[in-house]
Amino acid sequence: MSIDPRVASGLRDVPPSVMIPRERMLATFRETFASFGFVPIETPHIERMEVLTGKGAGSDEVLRQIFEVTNKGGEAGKLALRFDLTVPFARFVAKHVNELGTPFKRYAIGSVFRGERPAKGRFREFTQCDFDTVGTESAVADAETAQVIYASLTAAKIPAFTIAINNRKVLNGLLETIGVADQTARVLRVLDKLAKIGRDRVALELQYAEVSENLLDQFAAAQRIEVTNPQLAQELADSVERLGGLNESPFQTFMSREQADRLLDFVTSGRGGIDVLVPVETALRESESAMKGIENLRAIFDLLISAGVPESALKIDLSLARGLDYYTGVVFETTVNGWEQYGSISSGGRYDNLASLFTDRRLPGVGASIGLDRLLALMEEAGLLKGQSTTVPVLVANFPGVAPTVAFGLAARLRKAGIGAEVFPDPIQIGKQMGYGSTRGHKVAVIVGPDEAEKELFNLRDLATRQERKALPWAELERTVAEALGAGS
RNA sequence: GUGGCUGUCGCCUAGCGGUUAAGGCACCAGAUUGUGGAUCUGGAUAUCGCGGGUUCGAAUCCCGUCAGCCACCCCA
Repeated sequence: MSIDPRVASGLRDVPPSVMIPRERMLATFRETFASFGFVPIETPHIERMEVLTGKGAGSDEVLRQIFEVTNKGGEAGKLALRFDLTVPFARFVAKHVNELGTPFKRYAIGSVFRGERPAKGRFREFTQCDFDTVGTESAVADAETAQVIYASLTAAKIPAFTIAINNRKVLNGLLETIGVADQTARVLRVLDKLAKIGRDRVALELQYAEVSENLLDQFAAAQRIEVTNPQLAQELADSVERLGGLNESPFQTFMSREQADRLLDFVTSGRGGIDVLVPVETALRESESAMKGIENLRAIFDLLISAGVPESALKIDLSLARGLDYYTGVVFETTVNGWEQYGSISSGGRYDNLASLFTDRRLPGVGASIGLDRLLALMEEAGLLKGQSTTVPVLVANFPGVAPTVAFGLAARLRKAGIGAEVFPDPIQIGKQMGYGSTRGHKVAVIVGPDEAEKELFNLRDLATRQERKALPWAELERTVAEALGAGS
């Protein structure tokens, strides 16, 4: 009885057709990060539990998603797999900041693990590509973060994408002005869903407490709240029918309809180019926090434009809030145009104090993370990954009746000249060998039959066009092949 | 973690209570013993995700379980 070869939920194997573009993309990111002066570091996949959960005070969500690891005979609950690269980085910085000095810019690429329910583009093990700058509050570092996102995705040949930018301080100022500053965290969480669930729904959730979906539906129907979205209206009606009636409302009011509307008006009008900040600035003139935020956003835009980042790739989005609590300044979120439902492929922001759990030293920072696996899943679905399953452009045929030393020697010469080459291992029918190369994506085949071998000649076959140049001299092998590859690409 | 939908050869799909589970793509062999992706002919591949139940009889109905997807939650 053989063992079932399947993998556990949310985990997957990566075949060469994905792994090859993935490695290429990874190399591109590394190169880009390094070109901005970010240096690589690595931390363990396994951390002590208290590091990840923040002295047992970790959020319920983190505790729910964390993978505990325990060795046989070891004590349970002491170790866990990292669920992001930021917390280990904070620990790293706290431990090494004195040797490293500030500002310190590092990048880290590696697997992280979350016990989430998998869905499209969501996995339980995925690779994050993080880069952060700690020890400075400069808008230069803020802008550079967005610039690196832009440069990385562009270098990786991602089609049109948009980096949405906001500043938490603007939102905080807005909330103060409206008079709901005491509920910042909750409001931001609800606001973050605007793009996904629409204005009607967000208005409801802003007004009323965190109740179950069904109760919220019931309530909306009972209040005959005007619903402009027909799909939402249908959903609400269905829920009430499903529940067979309405119960007494257990809702707690958080803000008035007027407050919610005002908030949403602001946020929805605050989307677009840098110009959307003008009316916002007027309206929030009283708020010192908002003014700081706006100033920061303007500085970032100026810097990005001066660096040649096109305005079309950037947008201000005051509804962008992010779920995580630790961002305190600018926040970024990047989506591929037309693939917004896939969620963010890169996000990040500024935090006042990264390592406060681990050291008394105050370390402000800014950084972002690119979600490699989600990006690749998206590109695969969009048909943007070339069906290539080889890492070399040249296949050297192993001709029946010719000593294998010939093919072996020629391939070695090609490699020495910097041209990747592979020898077919078995002297089988030459047609089969061509098929192997063709389906795997080799560009050309070098073929030496008995006649050619005798005269030290070779044939060069283009596997895509099936054109073959015959009787070329071995002496010019490297040059001929290099030319053929250069012309083909 | 909650609710819902789905699960049939390697891939996509038909069958939706009744004799050998059908087709396409891919794969293998031959037509074609110095040249592949076309065409033709033939072939192999499925205990219908897994386990249990109902029934004379289950891919088909029910329960459980695993996995995927969707909506929450959260997020890359």
